[in-house]
Amino acid sequence: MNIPCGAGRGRPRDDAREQAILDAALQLLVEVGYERMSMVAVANLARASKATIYRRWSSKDEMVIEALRRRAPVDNIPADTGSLRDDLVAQVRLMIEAASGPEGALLVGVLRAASESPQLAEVIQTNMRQHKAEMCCCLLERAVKRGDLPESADPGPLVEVIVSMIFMRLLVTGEALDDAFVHHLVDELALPLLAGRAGIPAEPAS
Amino acid sequence: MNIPCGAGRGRPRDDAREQAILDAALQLLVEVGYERMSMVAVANLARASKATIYRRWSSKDEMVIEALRRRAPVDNIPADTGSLRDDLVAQVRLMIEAASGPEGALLVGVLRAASESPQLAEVIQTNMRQHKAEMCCCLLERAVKRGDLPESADPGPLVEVIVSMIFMRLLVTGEALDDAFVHHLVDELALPLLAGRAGIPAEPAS
Amino acid sequence: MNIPCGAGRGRPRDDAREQAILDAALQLLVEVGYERMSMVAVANLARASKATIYRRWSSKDEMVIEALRRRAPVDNIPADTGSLRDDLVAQVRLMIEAASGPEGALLVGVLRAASESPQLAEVIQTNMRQHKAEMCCCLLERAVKRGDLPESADPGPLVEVIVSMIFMRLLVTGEALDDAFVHHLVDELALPLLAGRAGIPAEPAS
Amino acid sequence: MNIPCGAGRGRPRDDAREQAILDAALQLLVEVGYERMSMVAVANLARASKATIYRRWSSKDEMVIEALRRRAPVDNIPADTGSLRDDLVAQVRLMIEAASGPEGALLVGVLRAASESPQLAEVIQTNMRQHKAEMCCCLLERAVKRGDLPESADPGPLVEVIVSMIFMRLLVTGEALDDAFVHHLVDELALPLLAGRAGIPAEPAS
DNA sequence: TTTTAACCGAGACGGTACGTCACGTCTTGTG
DNA sequence: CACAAGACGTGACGTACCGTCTCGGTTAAAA
Repeated sequence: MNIPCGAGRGRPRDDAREQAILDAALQLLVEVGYERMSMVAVANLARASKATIYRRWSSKDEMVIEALRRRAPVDNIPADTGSLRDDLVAQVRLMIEAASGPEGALLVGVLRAASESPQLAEVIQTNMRQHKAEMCCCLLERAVKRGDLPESADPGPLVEVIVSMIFMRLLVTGEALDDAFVHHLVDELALPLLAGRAGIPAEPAS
Repeated sequence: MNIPCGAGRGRPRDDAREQAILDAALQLLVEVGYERMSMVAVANLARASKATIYRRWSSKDEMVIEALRRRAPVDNIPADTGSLRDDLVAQVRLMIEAASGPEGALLVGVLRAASESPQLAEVIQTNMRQHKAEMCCCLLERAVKRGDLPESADPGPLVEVIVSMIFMRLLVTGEALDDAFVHHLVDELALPLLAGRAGIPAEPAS
Repeated sequence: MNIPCGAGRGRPRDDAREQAILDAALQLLVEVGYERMSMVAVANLARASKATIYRRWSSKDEMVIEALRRRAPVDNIPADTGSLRDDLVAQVRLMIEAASGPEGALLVGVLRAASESPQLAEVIQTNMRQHKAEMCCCLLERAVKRGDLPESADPGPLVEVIVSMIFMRLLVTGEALDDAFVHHLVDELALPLLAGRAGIPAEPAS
Repeated sequence: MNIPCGAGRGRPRDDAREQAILDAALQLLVEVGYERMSMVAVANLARASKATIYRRWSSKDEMVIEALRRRAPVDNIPADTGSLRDDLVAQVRLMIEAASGPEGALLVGVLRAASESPQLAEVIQTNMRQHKAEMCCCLLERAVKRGDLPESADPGPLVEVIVSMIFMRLLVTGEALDDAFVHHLVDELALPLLAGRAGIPAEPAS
């Protein structure tokens, strides 16, 4: 983690270096993965030196975590399709898209770094909170307005399940995140779950 | 991966060495984790030599994968508690227990090795199939007999969700796998899912 | 060294294997040098197996020594040129030729093996004795007959010096064994030496 | 061979490390010989690391060559005994002594490393030049002053022969470098050679 | 003829050294 | 002080070789 120096004596740290380093780290992380990314490579790409890196973060893992945390949150723009199911499909596709680009390659490569520090977890959970908010504010709200769901509908468990399923495939089994998966997820898990929680039968897609 | 020699000429490979090596690997994997486990350490513990290891597997990763695959499947003995919910709670606890012991430490430590080969995925999926079978043959069947579920009940999505949620916490967020989680999983996800899929309202725990 | 089996029971050793192995060893010795010649390579080239080699010689060094010893002695056919100096030049050229072909490459490559066992020394000395005999029986004898040398002329020191000088260049300094060297050797060392030992002035080449 | 970095940027190489490594190498070379000296052993003895060694020399051989070249030249202090023969005996004894101590063990052990690079040759020749100078400036000069030799006396061939004979025994035949050898060398080779080259009869020791 | 012991090719095995590479620290010179 | 450059100690990796051993199969002398 960032180690701020106490007094303002001497030459101040150059924030531009910091950003250049994290950018380089992120780029290499995506390109070659966590293991094959070396600190020297990061330093060279950032036109920095290892000392400048280790002055800020105490290890490769810390730096990677920070790089992940800094990355700009993806704008998920859910569209109103008129039906809850299609809204869900669209949303799940957005999430998969976000996770399949550099983001995913990155996570797959870096996950190891998280197993020993709770900080990557925090990053993921922040992300989940964002999705939860989107589900809540948009999709479910619309469905409630349409009368498809009772007012008690809770996006929490839904997001949990969707995110977990995506991570499962992405990180562990490596199965494809294709349309079949999206429909499976929405029709056989998400909608039944909402239905079961609402106390009403689900209406699978025709 | 194991490279079986074609002809039977020459001194045959000693299966005992193979097993000793994999045992040693598994033990060290659990004790110190993937990163800190060195090939020399494995060789010494197995009273073997590096050459003997590399004759069988072309890299540390390959060996670890094989070690995981060989590990005896855990006997999950689900008990009949008389109620579907309690059966599920018991089953989830068993799965968590299995994943939290050496098994979990091991998976967390080794997951990195899987990100590039589909072989760990296979291991996980085999495990999932086993749980699916248990769910099918025992828990859901009993519930059907009791009349709590229609005959169409499918354990597939249920297992998927449960396993995904456990892996999510274990590998990504690192959250505790405690009783609260078990109840959350069963009451807010598993039962509603079953209910929704069955077309009947769920019965939350009293 | 060769380890003969005691009793005559059982299948007797195949001498052809022995020869094939030594031939292969010699060939590889010349081609790639002592260090880069591996026992497996020798075995493969001889269509033999390592066991068959180690049944006969206890180490790589022993085998190499034997290979050197077995090699057919080179036929040095000194010609009568009518003058002692030209006879010497011819003889030195023959010796250099013998030492510069495979023979030399071989010695350079294998010399290390000799530093720990006195057996290569023996090989070399046998060779020296042969040259000494040639010098004695032919060159010097002719010179004595012509009256160029007194009867007391002794080929011993002469051969010693010539061989030492050749080895020096071959093994240590690596300098070229060209005509300049031959003339230097004969005119500035061999003839003066003979002259000094005979108590008469040398006659350098015109 | 040493690879000097171009610019003066970055932390400069520590010459002390270089010296410590070469010292360690030399010590082990003498103690256990070339083959049994491992790079890790050198590194440990020098309290250095393999990386530090390989940053300077690209292989074990290169390092050994450099170690030999750096070794301080032995001070050969020839004494004036009043007679050319005794001066020669003393000088030859000094050379043998120098070659029989650590120096010799070292050369025997390392000669292999030289067979492929001309650098050890250079070391040897430098040494020979030194001996030549000593012979010239001291021994022969004294003899000329005494009138034992004509002014034309040339130490070149003399040194060549003496050094070659010593190397021959040391490296190839392994024969003892004892007094008998010294007298043989001086009385039967060196003095006759000088006599023959001077055009006067030699005076063997009484 | 049958036994029997040594032979033979192939190649697995334990050991050990090699040369490479990455990490995280330390040491220069320059702003 | 920060910074770029890069040397340094540590320690793992994967490769290669040596000399031993263990297979199945063959071969000739002994019983």
